[in-house]
Parts: sequence; structure tokens; C-alpha cells
Amino acid sequence: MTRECNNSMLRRASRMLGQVYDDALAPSGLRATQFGLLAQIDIMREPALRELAAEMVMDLSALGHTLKPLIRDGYVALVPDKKDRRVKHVTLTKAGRKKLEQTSKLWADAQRRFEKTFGDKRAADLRAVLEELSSEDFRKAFTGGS
Amino acid sequence: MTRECNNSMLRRASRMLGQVYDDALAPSGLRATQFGLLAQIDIMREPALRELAAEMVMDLSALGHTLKPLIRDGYVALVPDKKDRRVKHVTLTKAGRKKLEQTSKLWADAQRRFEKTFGDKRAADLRAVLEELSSEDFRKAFTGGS
DNA sequence: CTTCATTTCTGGCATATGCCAGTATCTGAT
DNA sequence: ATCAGATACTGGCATATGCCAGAAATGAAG
Repeated sequence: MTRECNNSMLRRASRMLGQVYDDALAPSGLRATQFGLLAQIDIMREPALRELAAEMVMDLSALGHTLKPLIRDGYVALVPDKKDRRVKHVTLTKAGRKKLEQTSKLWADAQRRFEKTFGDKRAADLRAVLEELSSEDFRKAFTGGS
Repeated sequence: MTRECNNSMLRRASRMLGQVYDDALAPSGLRATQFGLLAQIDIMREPALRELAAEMVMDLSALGHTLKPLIRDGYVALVPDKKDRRVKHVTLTKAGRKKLEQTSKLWADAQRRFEKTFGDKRAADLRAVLEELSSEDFRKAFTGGS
């Protein structure tokens, strides 16, 4: 049954890929998840916690927990919004940007090896499928599926 | 960068799918991961912890931790091997088998909705790709990739 | 301007995972 | 029989995630 379960298979592959990417990034001291978070923050430019969580398809509180180590290590900081005092924006510190840039080299290498092993086109196709599965549209179609 | 990262996209999709499958199984009180574990144990028939961990592509100690709640709730039990006293086998209790069978209905429904939303063939193809990514062969090709 | 619902975070608790350092066995070489 | 090295777990610590119950701030009514 497990091999027929889309969810179980996805998690299994996540564990595997997580391990190899983690190994690849190990010299940086960052986990693959942390690297992904820093990269996303960098792209979004001071997103509110809520916005970042939505983009990551992550629970807001889970995001908060996950950011703790990065804040503690000085890579990320939270800055309150000027207008709405409920909102906090996430930003990379100078150290965070530097760490992100350095780690990017390790990531690029892992990424290259992945594409070489799995195939460039197949990888791109896979990412497109995963993007689709991560979308709100998919959730709605699945949940509200008549 | 994040959308180009195979690992980040895989995790993102995992979070999404985890949420919808968890929701679907919620009435049973089991998480989708726990259900998957029970199903795998059922298939393997009293596997050693090490064997189960390998099949799940999971760290041995992580498996141990993950089993704790299931043991506590009486769905799973560990039985020492007769020959080799280092080895412990994992087995479903009667309650575990019953819970698995009941929950299977909820799982089948979620699975059906997934396939309807995503497409039967696409789902099967995706699972095949995920199986490939979870394989030791892939890890070797990636790691030792010249 | 109060009141109440809504929105955004924070904190506590629980599961999911992994790494590393033991501990108990087992095995093979001497 | 002995002892070094390999194996199979266990436990402690740390990150990854999620749910739920607050607390703080906003916004919409009246």
C-alpha cells in the first residue's frame, strides 16, 4: 500500500533528497531547509511573516519556530511594520546575506549533480509538478473536489 | 532561486500534501506518516527496526522516535529477535491492525481524490519518479557522481 | 468613541527527523 | 577463549512542522 500512497512516497523522497542536499551544504553549517528559507527571504525583500509562510506553504507558527535558530545565529532579524504594529517583517542581516552567498556555491554544486544524475529536463518537469501540487488551486481542487 | 531548487520544491510539496492527507485521516486520530508506517510494517511482517528504517529511507534513531507514540498508544510493539539479541522486530498489535484497516478507508478516499484531481497516470508516473529518487542507486549516483 | 470580529504573532505541546555518543551483542582473527 | 572491529539499538540534543490557545492591534459597526 505504501508504494501506492502519493503522500508516503513524497515524504520518502523528501527524506532522501534532504539528506543528500544537507550533506552537500554541511560545510556551510546551514541545513538545506535553512538555506531555502534564507534564499526565499532574499527574494521577497522583507516579507511579513505571514506572507513568507504562505509562500513557503508553511504554518505561520512553524515558520516562527524554524526562524529561531537563524535569528539566534544572527542571519535573520524581525523588524516591526511601521503602519501595522501586528506585522513583523523578516530580513536578512549582513551576515545572513554573506552566508547565503557563500552557501549558494555549495547549493549550485548539489543542484548540478542532481540535474546530471536525474536529467535536466526531467528535473524541470518534476519541479513544475511539485509547484502545481504546492499551489492553493490544487488544495482547493483536492479539498473541495466534488 | 528557491523555485529552481529541487529539494526546496520537494519539501514544499511535501508540506502541502502532508496537510491534505493529514486532514483526510484526522477522524482516525492517525497522522499520515503514522498511517504510512503502520502500512509498511503490515507489509513487511515483523521487520527488524533496521530493515524498516532502510525501507522507509529513514534514520534508525528517527524511526525509533517516530514509533514511540504508536507504541505508547498500543498500535505497535517491539519484540526481541530469538537468535540475535541486538535485533528488535516491529509488529502490529491487534489494535494496530484494526486501526490500520479502519484508517485505510479514509486513506483510500484521499488517494482517490488525489488521483481525480491530479490524474491517474500522472500520479503513477510521479510515484515512479519518487521511487527512483528514494533509491540507494540514486543516492550513489548523486553522491559518487564523477 | 466603545464593542466585537478579524488579523498577526507568540508560546506551549506534540510529532517528525537526523546526528552523535554510548551500550549491548555478535563475529572473525589469533 | 580473547579481543578488536562491526552491528543494532537507545538516549540526548537540535531542527522541522503543525495545532491550538492566547495577546496585541486593527477595523467595522453602531
